[in-house]
Amino acid sequence: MVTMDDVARLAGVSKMTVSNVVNNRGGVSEPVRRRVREAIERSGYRVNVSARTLRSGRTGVIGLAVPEIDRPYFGRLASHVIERARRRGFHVAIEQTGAAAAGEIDAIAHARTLQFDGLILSAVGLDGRDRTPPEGDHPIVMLGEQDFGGRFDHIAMPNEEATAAATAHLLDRGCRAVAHVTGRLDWNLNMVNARHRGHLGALAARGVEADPALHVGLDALTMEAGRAAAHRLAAAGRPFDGVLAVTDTVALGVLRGLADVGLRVPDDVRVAGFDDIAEAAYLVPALTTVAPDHAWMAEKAVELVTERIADPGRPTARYVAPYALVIRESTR
Amino acid sequence: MVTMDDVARLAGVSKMTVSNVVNNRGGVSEPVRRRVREAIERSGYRVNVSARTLRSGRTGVIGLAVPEIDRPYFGRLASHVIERARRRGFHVAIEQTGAAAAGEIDAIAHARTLQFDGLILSAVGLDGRDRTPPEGDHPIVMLGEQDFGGRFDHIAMPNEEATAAATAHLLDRGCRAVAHVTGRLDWNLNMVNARHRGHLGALAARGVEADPALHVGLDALTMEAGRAAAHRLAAAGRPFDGVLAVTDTVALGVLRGLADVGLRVPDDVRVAGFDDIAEAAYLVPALTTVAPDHAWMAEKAVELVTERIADPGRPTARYVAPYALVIRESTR
DNA sequence: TTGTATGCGTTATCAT
DNA sequence: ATGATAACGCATACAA
Repeated sequence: MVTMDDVARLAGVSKMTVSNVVNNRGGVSEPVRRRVREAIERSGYRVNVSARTLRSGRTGVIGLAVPEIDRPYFGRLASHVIERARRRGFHVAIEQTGAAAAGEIDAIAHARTLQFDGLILSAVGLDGRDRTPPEGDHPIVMLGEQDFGGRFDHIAMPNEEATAAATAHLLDRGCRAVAHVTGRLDWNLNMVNARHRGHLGALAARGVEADPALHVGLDALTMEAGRAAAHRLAAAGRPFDGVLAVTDTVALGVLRGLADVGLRVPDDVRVAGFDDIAEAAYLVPALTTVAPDHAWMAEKAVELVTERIADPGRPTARYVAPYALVIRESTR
Repeated sequence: MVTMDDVARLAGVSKMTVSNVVNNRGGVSEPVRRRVREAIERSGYRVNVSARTLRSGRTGVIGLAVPEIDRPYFGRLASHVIERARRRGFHVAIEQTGAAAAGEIDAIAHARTLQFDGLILSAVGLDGRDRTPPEGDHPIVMLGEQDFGGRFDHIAMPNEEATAAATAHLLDRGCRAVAHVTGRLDWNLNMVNARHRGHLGALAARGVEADPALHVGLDALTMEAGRAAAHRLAAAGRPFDGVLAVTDTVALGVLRGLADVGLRVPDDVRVAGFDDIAEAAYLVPALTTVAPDHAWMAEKAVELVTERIADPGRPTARYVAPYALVIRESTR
């Protein structure tokens, strides 16, 4: 392995000068700088990141912990985070938490062990109440769903407001009986509860009574569960003419399930989702959905985490992501 | 920061004994071991990975370079690789290459700079001909598409064979004019070429003449391009009753595009794809597709890279992933 | 079984 | 502007 010492010898300078050149620091004359650059080139020298980290205490790595990287929503988010972090000179290491509090606690521990400079945690298991994150001084930015009562920097989703907008839109389109296909409320998952509140609020605002029979609490927020929910709704016999799905992934399953039982969208039933995954625009019918600004969220998360790395004592900040309701065929 | 020295002082032993306990080495009496464990617990000590790495020369990190993490196919692959690597005690750092040779060369350089113990590279830009990977002794496993003539460990896709099977299936279903919606052949992208060969081969085997007008070379393998291709095919006036799409993502766009122009699937046109992305089974109509065994590929890739890390001199290996043709509604 | 000395490659500090 | 020296925290080799 080629070290700074080798380069220094080759260039006829001290290794400190090599270090200064490598890190683009001042105090090196132009001819010497050029000589060192040449020596680096010739020798094929590369900095040893471990040694640098050991000395400086910084790894230049930000952790990104998501439930599962192969869900479209998180893949998109990760892609943006990687890109934004790169612009600021940080590398991103991805952790999968498996959508469980235990996995999220692991991710936090991991972030310390592997000396990530900071961690962006898309938490769905931990919260500010019964399952709280472990104490620690590591820079953590919470992303998305849960609420932590100001203990962390937090980029929140406009869950309640945006869901209300989606439900209001369904009512505008003439729906009278809107089913809500979502997670089970007893999960105490903030995202599920907040979106449900938004749904109920929109109904109440129009004087529509919520029918408990049209509330479907899924065991998992998957395509398969969405499909089964549609089957169940159809089998129950209670008439419905709209479905609000808690995520696009669930909505995709619902669309499929409605097709299974011969219900046409939007003619018989209108459907809306949440997330605006890339596929939403290409489904048949194309899916109406809430589109949070993913790029904005990623940018803000990286900004917050880098700021906290630079100044750990900063007061925590909280932002709510902007969103748009994208109206497509499924609610025409 | 708590170091081994602190723990040693707390437990009343030397730091070497602490090191032995931390690394589960023998030669430590049970009482001492317990005392050290307690001291670690109380002090909140964590090993400093950089220091360990600096000594041992191993980071315990495998790089995974993919074109874009937010494509369903690569998200799924990454998820598997992360899981398999974890089982072997490795951490995975994800790089995005942007589907370009330059990005792939960067990823290789990055892997050296960041001292990944090995790299799994899902190459689409580099190949064994005009754009070759830079020389270097770093353990690299090539995954997927390109062909490198035995210079690297390689997990290949059954591109030609599986595509031939898909085309044969379309013919079996009664298709007489099967369009191939794929990338441009002048990309010289092995994946595109191999799949096209497979398609032509299957036609030839049945004595069907290939109609050049039914070959659509896209500028990008995206949903939007697939949609546009369907529009173009319909507008061209040349009758067709089958579409073989080079990937499921393109197929998704084709399905959408056919719907746009009022063609029904499978009644008017049958459609098949390649990859078996998670959404394929839930589309309306559900998509017939080639399903390579992703878990197997991930497992094999991690196995190969860890073996090469352990024994850099090993001869290179090449495997072809198993696959299945999953028949769904789009070709019923 | 336990302890001591040394070096991994880099950067901060201080000196020249 | 450049160089010498001392850490950073850990693990190897060897001594006790």
